[in-house]
Amino acid sequence: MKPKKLPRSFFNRPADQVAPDLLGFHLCHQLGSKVIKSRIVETEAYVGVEDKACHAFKGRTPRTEVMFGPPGHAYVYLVYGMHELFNIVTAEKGLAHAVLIRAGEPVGDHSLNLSGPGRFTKALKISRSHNQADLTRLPLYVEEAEPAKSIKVSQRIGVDYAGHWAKRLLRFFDAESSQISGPRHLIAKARPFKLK
DNA sequence: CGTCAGATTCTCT
DNA sequence: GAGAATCTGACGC
Repeated sequence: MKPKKLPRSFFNRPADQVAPDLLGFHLCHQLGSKVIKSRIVETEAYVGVEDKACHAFKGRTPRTEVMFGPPGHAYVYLVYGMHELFNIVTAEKGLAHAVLIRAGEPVGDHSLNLSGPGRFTKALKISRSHNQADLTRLPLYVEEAEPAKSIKVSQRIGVDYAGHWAKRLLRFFDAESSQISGPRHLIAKARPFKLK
C-alpha cells in the first residue's frame, strides 16, 4: 500500500466513525529532516455538545473554540497540569466532535513508549503549540496504512462523572496491540467491534 | 495482581 | 477556588 495523507473528507464524519477507522494508520510529525511516525492503536470518540464527557459540553470557550471549527484540525490541551493530550477535530463545522489518540506503536527505527495519551504526545513531540494545526498538511499529518485487523470497544477512561455518557462504548483499540493503556478491567470487559 | 496519593497548572465559576 | 479526557511509584496481598 502506497502511503498517502488522509484528506479532509476522512475527518468530516462523526467521531465515533472516525475513531475506529484511524486504528492502524500512522500519525506523522516532521521535525526538520526527520519524521517521527506512530501507528495508532487506541482512540476515544467525543461526540459533541450533548456528550457530557466532551469538553464542548460546557459550550464554546476560548479553549474549546477549535472543536467548533472545521474537521481535520488538532485540539491539544493540558490535563492535570502536566500532560498534553492530542485530539483530532471531526464531523462538520459546529458539531464539536473530536477523537482523542490514547496510544500508539513505534514505526521505524525508534523505540519510544507511546502507551497512554500523555506519553503519546511526549514521544511525538506534540505540544499545545500544535493546537489548531491543520492535519492535512505538514508537519503534522495522518498517513493511511494497513487497518487494524481486530478491533475491540469499551467505555472511555477517566470520565466517570459523565453519567450515562460514561457507559457508552466510545473507546476503540487494536486487540492485537501490546501498547494499550488504561485499567485492565476495562480491557477485559471490552467486546469485539466490526467496521461497517 | 490491586488500590491510592501526589505532582502541577490551566480553565472556568 | 475547585476540579481536571494522566502517570508514577509506594504499599498490601
